[in-house]
This record gives sequence, structure tokens and C-alpha cells, in this order.
Amino acid sequence: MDTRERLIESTRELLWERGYVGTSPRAIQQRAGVGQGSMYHHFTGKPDLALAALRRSAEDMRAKAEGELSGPGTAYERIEAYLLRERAVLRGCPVGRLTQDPDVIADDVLRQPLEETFDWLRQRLSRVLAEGRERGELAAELDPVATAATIVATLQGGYVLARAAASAEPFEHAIRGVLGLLATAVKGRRG
Amino acid sequence: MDTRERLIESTRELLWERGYVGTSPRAIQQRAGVGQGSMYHHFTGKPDLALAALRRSAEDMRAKAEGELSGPGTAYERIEAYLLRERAVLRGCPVGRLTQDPDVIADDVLRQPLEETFDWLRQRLSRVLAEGRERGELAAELDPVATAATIVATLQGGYVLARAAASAEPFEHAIRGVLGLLATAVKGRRG
DNA sequence: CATAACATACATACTAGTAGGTACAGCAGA
DNA sequence: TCTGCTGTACCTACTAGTATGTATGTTATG
Repeated sequence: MDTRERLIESTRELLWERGYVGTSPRAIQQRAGVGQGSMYHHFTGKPDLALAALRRSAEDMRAKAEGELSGPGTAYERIEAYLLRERAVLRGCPVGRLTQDPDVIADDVLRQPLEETFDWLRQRLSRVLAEGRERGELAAELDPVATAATIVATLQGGYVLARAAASAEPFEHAIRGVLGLLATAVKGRRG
Repeated sequence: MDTRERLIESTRELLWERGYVGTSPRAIQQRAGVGQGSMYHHFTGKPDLALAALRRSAEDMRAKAEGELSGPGTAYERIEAYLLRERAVLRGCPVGRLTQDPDVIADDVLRQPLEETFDWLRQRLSRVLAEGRERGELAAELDPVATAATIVATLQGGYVLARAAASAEPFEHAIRGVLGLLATAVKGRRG
């Protein structure tokens, strides 16, 4: 792996472990095994490095979600597959994590990839739900846009609860709960 | 307001604005208009101050939730009142915010109030849901424990999305979505 | 009542170490 | 030899805290 690549991967790890304000250029250099000069050669500074790392994390997240959501099965099954894979990993969301960092949110260049990623995910889920409704799998009353936002929020909030509890239990309950609620909107299961 | 009180309130503000690692003792002193010696007289250090601030925020959050959840009305109405008040404030959760801070999560003394607060909230919502089910307001299939976790997660996740978008829109969608899903489990509304 | 003894409250100066960089010199390959 | 890359030195500001001082009470004792 070349120097630039090592810097990006080390930054990804540190942003995940320590957040943006908690990650120093020095720490990145040490983890990557790269001198200060090299780092400032490849990147203009800490925000530039963070942007590269963040874009890669967002890309990863998007590709994985697309894998499950574009797969076969009913709308419910695809969303279930997506949520259960996230539950299986239970590592937390490297993108969502950064939303709590004031320096990231204050910088529009850094915030934009965050916003785009969540917008994409909500729209993608919304399309899956709308398709399911058109096919008659889901109740007509179900609001695809609002429900998609709820699913993404449940996932992100589940990670918040898991960190507070230092345990996976609240996260698993939250996923089970949203799938249970969604199941009540599945036609054929009702009544 | 005396010195100790000003220190706690300034710490609360800064923890909310900048997080734990982003909040320095110096910044706290300056905002409180208090000298360094005074700060270290009243508190042993940064973690001690953060603990006092965090406990107060948790207490606030709990008291407000209890106000809505112990009020009159059906289970659905009380939960709706709670969620809509949070939506009206749309300030974010000062407790949930700290879960993304590694130094807070790593310190059991600081993490404990976070865990207790969310555990309490999940249990409180769970009891409201169980009562609603017993009274025949809600479908028998509804899982109170899982659904309570979903509601708390939706709220916390909604704040995550709102920060990423620098807008209240995703948060409002998420709240509307979870209330819509919950409404499908309200008896009399089905079919 | 006067005053010594002591605790409380607040302030200033100082510390080692880190944050986030700039400036520049050397070196290896095309 | 020029360009890309890397290493070393240096810089200013800040972090979290200690050490040491002083001003103001608050009892205890004669």
C-alpha cells in the first residue's frame, strides 16, 4: 500500500475511533508510519485528509446498502436483509459518527458528503417502499418518504443507544421493533 | 448565580456545542467568568465538571419526558405528545450527543448516567405501550420493549440526520414515519 | 469583645506536552 | 537535472493541570 493510501486508511480508523477533533495529524502520521512532510505533501491539511477518508467511508456504506436493497425479494425482505446485515456488523456508522463533531458540521465541504449519503439512503429506501406499495405488498396508507427516514433514523439512533449502553442489546431491540412495525403494514399479515 | 452554578451551566453549554474532547477547562472558565483556581477549587477536574453537567442534563430530559408520558390520553396520544414536543424544540439531545465521544464512553463513571437515562426512557415508553395494549388500544402483536427501543432510536437518529442535513426536514420525516407506523398498530384504525 | 486559628473562595504564574502547521534540505528515479 | 517525495527542524497557540498566593469569612479561646 502506498503512502497516500496508508494515510487515508489511518485517518478512517482514527476518525472512527476518536472523532474529528480527537484526531491529530501527528496521530495519523504515526499510525500510517509516515513522516510529517509526506503527509503535508499529499494533503493540504487535516480537513483535506478527513474529506478523503469520509468520501471513502460514504462510498463503502452506499455500496453495501445498494447490494441488499437492489437484491431479489419483496420490499420488506430487502429492508430486513439490510437491517440484519447492519445488526450483524454492529460496528456503528462511520458516517453518522461524524455528525456529532462541531468542526465537521461547521465546515460545509466536510458536511456535504454526510448530507448526500443520508439523502441517498433515504431516497433509496423510499423507492424500495414505494415499489412495494405499487406491487401491493405494502399498505396504501404507508408513507414511503417518512418511513424511509424512520428506518435510517432507527439505525443511527440504535448505534447511539448501543454506545451509551456499551452493549448491542438496545440496538437489536430497535431493529426488531422497526421491523415489527413495518410488518404490520405488510398486506396479508394484517387482521 | 454563584460560581459553582455558573461553572456547571457553562459546561453544559460547551458540552452541547463542542462535545467533551472539544471542551477545554479554559473555555469553561472564560464562559463562566471564573478563574482557574476557582474551577479547581469547586471541581477536581474536567471529568468531575462534565459529570455534574451531564447529570443535570439527564435530569432535565427525564423530567420533561415524564411530564408527557404520565399525562392523560391513550398510549398513542402520550407518545405523540412526547415526540412532537421534541420536534418542536429540535435542539438535539444533550445526552445522546455525548455518546459519540470516546473519552466519555471509555470512562465508566461518565458513561453510566448516559446508560441509565436511555434505559429509563426505554422502560418508561415500554410501560406506556404495555398499558395501551392491556387496555385494548394497541394490537396484541406489538412488542412493547422492542417498539420502545425503536421510538428512542428514531428520536436520537433523527437528531443525527438533522445535523448532517443542517435542516429539520429529515428529523420531521422520521418522527412522522414512526408515528405513522405506530398508528397501524392502533386498534380501530386497521383494515 | 478581641483575636488567633482555620477553612473557604478566588486569582496568578508556571509546567510538560500536544495541535496544527511552515520552511527547507536531501534524495531517488525519469 | 528537474520533479516528486520524504525527513528534520522549527513555530505559535492551546491543553490540562499544579503550585502558590491572597482576601474573606467562621469559629474557638482569652
